Amino acid sequence: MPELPDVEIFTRYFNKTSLSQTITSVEVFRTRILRCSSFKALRERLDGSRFVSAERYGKYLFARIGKDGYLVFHFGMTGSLCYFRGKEIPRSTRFMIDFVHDARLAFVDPRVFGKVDFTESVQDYVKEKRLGPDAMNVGLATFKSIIQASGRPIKAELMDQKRIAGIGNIYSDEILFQSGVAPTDRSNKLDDGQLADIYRNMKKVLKAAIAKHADPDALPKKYYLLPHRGKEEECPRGCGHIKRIKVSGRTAYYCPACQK
DNA sequence: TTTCATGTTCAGCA
DNA sequence: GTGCTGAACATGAA
Repeated sequence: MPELPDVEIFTRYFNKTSLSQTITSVEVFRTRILRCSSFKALRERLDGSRFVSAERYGKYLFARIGKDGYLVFHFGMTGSLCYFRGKEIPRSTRFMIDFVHDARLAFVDPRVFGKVDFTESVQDYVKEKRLGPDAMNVGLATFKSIIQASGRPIKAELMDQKRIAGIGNIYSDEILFQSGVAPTDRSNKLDDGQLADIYRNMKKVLKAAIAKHADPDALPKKYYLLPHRGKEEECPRGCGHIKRIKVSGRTAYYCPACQK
């Protein structure tokens, strides 16, 4: 799941459920997901403190701890959050925060590719990870100059977090489908009109996905590729069948007829 | 049983 | 430095 729209939903969920409650303890069930060096230090930061807000950058969620620093979540391939009360801990919980009044926030991640980290500053963290501008905030001129600077396939470029942050395999397919651009097209060969189309559709697709609670299958089947992705079905535009290829190591779905 | 998967990172190579 | 490929990570679904 976790591309920009999913993480946006998690962030809203976090803000709705997990702010302003005193943290009573922190548990790690799989140390592999901890990226920061010291769990002890992290626990000391969290214990007795509260979250005051959460924000998203790319595929990362930053939860502000009191006045001091952020707990950072990256959801890997299968990460999610689950706020609940009581003793029944969700299956595949890897990290958990206990609040007062029996409330808990579980970081659930079957495949354990997710990460939990700590940082003093979102800006520094973004810099350290060398993330590009967030896909929902980047301006057209910046977007164009980033994409034009590379000769890689446009799909690889869109998915590269160091160029534009937030887009993954699923949504890059949809953005390119909406734009009528083949995933293998070289970034620096795209003309201004195509770049503007991709930019506009990037915003449109991400916004639509967020509105649908980051459920790709909930997007209208008539206009979107994603509900048909994974099955070699007819293109929703009726111009042929959807094809599956590899682009820079990832499976790409596209319609050869309408994505030139 | 085998294959594949929404992500990241790194080694090896041209 | 660029950019590609494949592997590794760990688990579950088809």
